[in-house]
Amino acid sequence: MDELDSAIVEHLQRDARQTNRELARKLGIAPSTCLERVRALRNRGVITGYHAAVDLRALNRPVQALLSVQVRPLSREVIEGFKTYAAGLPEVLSVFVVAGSEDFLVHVAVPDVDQLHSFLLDRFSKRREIVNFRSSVIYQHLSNPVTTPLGPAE
Amino acid sequence: MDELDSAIVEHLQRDARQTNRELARKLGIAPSTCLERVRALRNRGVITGYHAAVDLRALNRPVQALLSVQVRPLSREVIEGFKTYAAGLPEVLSVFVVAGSEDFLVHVAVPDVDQLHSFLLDRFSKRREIVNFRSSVIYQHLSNPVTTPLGPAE
DNA sequence: GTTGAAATAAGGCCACC
DNA sequence: GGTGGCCTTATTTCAAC
Repeated sequence: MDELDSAIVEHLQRDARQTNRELARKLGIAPSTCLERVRALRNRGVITGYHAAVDLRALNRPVQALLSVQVRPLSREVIEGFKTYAAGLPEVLSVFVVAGSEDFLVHVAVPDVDQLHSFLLDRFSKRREIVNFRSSVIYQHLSNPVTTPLGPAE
Repeated sequence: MDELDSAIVEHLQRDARQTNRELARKLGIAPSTCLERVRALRNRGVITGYHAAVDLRALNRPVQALLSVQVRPLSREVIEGFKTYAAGLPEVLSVFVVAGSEDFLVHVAVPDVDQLHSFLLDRFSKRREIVNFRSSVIYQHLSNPVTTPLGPAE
């Protein structure tokens, strides 16, 4: 994981579909070298995949929310069960299992606030393990396009 | 945005680097047709980009946390200012601007808990607009690989 | 909007440095 | 580990349906 690897990872996070030749040109190395590096990064598991990003509004899902969920009892079975259940719902973008006063944070995207309400009533309220939940509408969500390595003493 | 478009978007979310020919073959259409559809989805803004996903452990950032932040006064300037500040920090993966008791949720990834502590002290404690914050370590983070369109009455 | 074929460009392998 | 050349394969354009 040297400087060249970091640069490759950064460029591919910005645009995963640029050609190998273009990437090699930007980095000032031969295309075959570049290809070898990229392949090694993939095999070592540094790059885990290539994904298209989509506009949630175009998919009729402009309303986002974060749902804090508390479950009981705090057993492995209950945690795993709810986690798997939530991650499998089509409205759910991602599930955070967290320490602290809440046990889960569930990021959802739905067509409108009515369907957010319906989602909570139909998918959450009926679950017996949920002892408490709270929903926060998301006004805005900014994602950092690139994730770079951090040193021990940044 | 018909069935074919949805199928293309789903496949490209799973693997953005599959060749156009392969994608066309899976969908049972001609490569040129497929290319035209993909280009249209990109131009219409349905597909916003193609990004490589990276393993945070490989980047020496295995410790993740969600930081709830409350700022005051709740003016446009303060909100915008903190949002831009947080999004620009290298430790930050994404920033949620939320309704409810907290104003922001900041998703960070750092090398270890010591650096999480340092981050809070150096980057947050000194900001005058922050009146309260709370940090929750993330035990696990599951992301739904595909985001599909949702109908008005799912 | 979709297709097939032809031209252009890229990916991938191998011998060499 | 990096490079340059050759062959294979894919992307892209375009005329026709």
